[in-house]
Order: sequence, then C-alpha cells, then structure tokens
Amino acid sequence: MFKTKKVAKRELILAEAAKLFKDRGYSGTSMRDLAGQVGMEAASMYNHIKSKDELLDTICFRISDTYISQLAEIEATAIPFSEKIKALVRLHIRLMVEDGAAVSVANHDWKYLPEPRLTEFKQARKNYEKGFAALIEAGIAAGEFRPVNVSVALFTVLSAVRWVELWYRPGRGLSAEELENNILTVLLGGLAQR
Amino acid sequence: MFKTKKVAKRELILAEAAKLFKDRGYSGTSMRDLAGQVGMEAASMYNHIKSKDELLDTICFRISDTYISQLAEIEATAIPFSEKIKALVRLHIRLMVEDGAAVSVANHDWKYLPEPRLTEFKQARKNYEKGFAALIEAGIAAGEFRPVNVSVALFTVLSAVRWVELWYRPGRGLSAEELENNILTVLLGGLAQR
DNA sequence: CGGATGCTAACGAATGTTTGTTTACATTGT
DNA sequence: ACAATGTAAACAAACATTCGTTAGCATCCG
Repeated sequence: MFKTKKVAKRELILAEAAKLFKDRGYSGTSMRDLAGQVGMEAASMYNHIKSKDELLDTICFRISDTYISQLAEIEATAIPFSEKIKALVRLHIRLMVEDGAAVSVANHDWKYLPEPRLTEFKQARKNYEKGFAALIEAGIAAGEFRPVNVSVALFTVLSAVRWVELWYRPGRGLSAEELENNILTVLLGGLAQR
Repeated sequence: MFKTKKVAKRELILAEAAKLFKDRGYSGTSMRDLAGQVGMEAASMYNHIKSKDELLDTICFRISDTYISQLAEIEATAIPFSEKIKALVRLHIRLMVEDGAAVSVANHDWKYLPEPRLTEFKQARKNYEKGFAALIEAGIAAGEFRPVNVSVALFTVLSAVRWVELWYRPGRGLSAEELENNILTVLLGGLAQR
C-alpha cells in the first residue's frame, strides 16, 4: 500500500489553504473555513497535516526555495546582466501566473510565521534581494544600466511585478507572454518616449 | 464644553490602529492589543469609537478620499501628461512617507470592510484607476509615452510605488526627494541605458 | 451636580486543536 | 479462503483560550 492518496489530500489542503489565505489572510481564515473548502470536517484535516502554522510554513518556504534556486541558476549562466534581470523578472511573472495564490501568501502572510522560521524566512528573502541587487549593480558597472540608486531600482522592479497577483487573470485579454513583454518594456525602457 | 479631548483620543486610537493593522493585519489585531498600545483597557475604547469595523472604515476611506480629490485637482491642471503622471507618482510616494501605516491598511486590509462599504471602496478604487489610466492613454496619444498596454503600465506604476511602505524609512540614507527622483527616473526613463 | 471617561466583569461566539470512536479497507496468518 | 489484525481517514463532541462587545459601577473634572 502506497501513500499516494494521503499525499494527494495533503496537497489538496495546501492548495485550498493558499487560496483562502490569499483571499482572507492567514488570521482571517479559520480551519473550519478551510475544511469546508476541502470537503471535510476541521478535525479530519489533522490526519493529514500537523497544524495551521505548518500549512503556512510549507507554502512560504516552497516559494522561497524556488526563488533562491532559480536565482543561483541565473547567476551561474553566462549572459549579459540585462538578460539576467529579464530572466528574473520573467521568473517572477511566471510563478505569479502559475501559482499566484502561494506567491501571494509568501508575499503577504509570511509575517505570521512563528519563530524561529520567521527569522529564517526574512534572512532568505534578504539574501535573495542581495543577490538581485548585486546583478543590478554589476549591470550598472558594465554600462548596461543607468546609474540609479540600486536599492530603489531593486524594490521598484520587485514591486512592479506584484500587481500581477491582484489583477491579472490568464485568458482574459493578455497572454502571459504579452504580459511579460509589456512589463519588461516599461521596466527596462521606461514609460517616456525617447 | 467642546469635545476636542474626545476627538484627540479618537485620533490616537485611529493612529495606533493603523500601525497595528499594518504590522499584524486587521484580523491579526485584537482590540486588547490595540488598547494596550493606546494605554487603556479594551472596553474603555468604546467610549470613543463605535466598533473595530468603524476603525477600518475610517482609515480606508480617509486615504481613498485623499487620492480621489488629488486626482481631480491634477486632472484640472494644465500641464503635460508626463507632468501629471509625475505629480501622481509624487503624491503616492508622499502619502506613503507621511502616513505609511494608513496607506498600507487601505492597500491591504480593505477586503475586511463589511458590506456595503466594501463595494463602495472597490468602486472608488476602480474610478481612481480609470482616471489614472485615462491620463496614460492621453499621454500615449499625445506622443509623450511609448505605446504600451495601458493597463500594464497603470498597474506597474501603481505597484512600483508600494514597496516604499515596506522598505523606506525616512532619515536612513535617502531623503524623500531623492527617493521620488530615483523612482521617477526608473519608471519614466527605464532601467536600461539608452 | 452631572456628564465624560475609565475600570472590572461578564457575555456569547469563534478560535485551533485533542479526544474517543467508527467505518472501510489492506495485510497477515493459517 | 477467510477470519483476525492493523491502519488510514473520517466524524462528532469537547477542550481551553481568545475574540468583539456590553453592562454596571467608580472616579474625575468643570
């Protein structure tokens, strides 16, 4: 007997939890709400999960780990810095489109992580930002980017991608590819006509 | 006898509520937490406020009203479209710097507004976005902006300003003015060297 | 005096989680 | 082949705690 069923149920709970956490927030979502969405009683979920905290932990760190490993991969690739930034922006957009609920939770509800995981998460994010900033800085040094304040550029780019979670619905108007191209045009080329 | 004292206490409660809602979220903040921050018992606050919902309502609509009235003012001013966009971006940054907690609450916790105020808030925001988008569209038509997707440009600009609430601390490194200039450079001129 | 403002105590409802039990099915021993 | 055993997964009920809010009473101040 394999536990494929059990894993599937756990994944179902995680997926529904991400959706509810995104819509109502972590504190605003009760285990009974979640159970209703999953299709069982709240108590029954504890056959598949350890706690509400654990759900949040799993959702947040899966996203965090994805970003970190992808950053390492891009750092190791021999392409111009502008292409590295593009690849990172594309990664953000793609993850947002494909797993928007989880990304949203990792962006907003990480603060409800209990210690010591909260500190670990913040550290991981800081490391990611540091790596991202280093790419921008190197791009400026290489003459590929304009000499703007690195932190401002970093956070402007990171934030400019967040609205996708709030607004974008695939199959309604823009395709994911058009979305990427438009955002990259604004971020890299700027709004003003040259 | 005037109620200046009562109003002052009410404003204190509102200010502390905005701070706590920002840090812990609306659902994650209890009235006892808030009372502790204000310096009285939870029950005592009800001499100054009607309910927890009312706090959220006041915080959200004060911000919303500010944006709407300022947009109307900018729309009525005879300046180039690029200057109108600049003025709006500056407004967002300035409000974020001056009243970051309230802006953050209006950005994130509006979804906990009870009906019918929730619908009113969403409608107000939609109207604001429509007005903002019209300015971008007119700017493109006038040849001031590059012909990008208007919605993408709108949300990219609106989001690019949100990180200020998460990251920027006045008096640490950048001044508010440098901040504005750097963000405007990235958004209007783009990251890439021309 | 009398209203404004604070407190303690308490309310019912909702919270995350544990307990005890049942059902259904897979595995084992013979 | 089949009863015995083990286990996964669901449930209802209850746990202690916390929630927003109200009631009743004290105290201060003009």
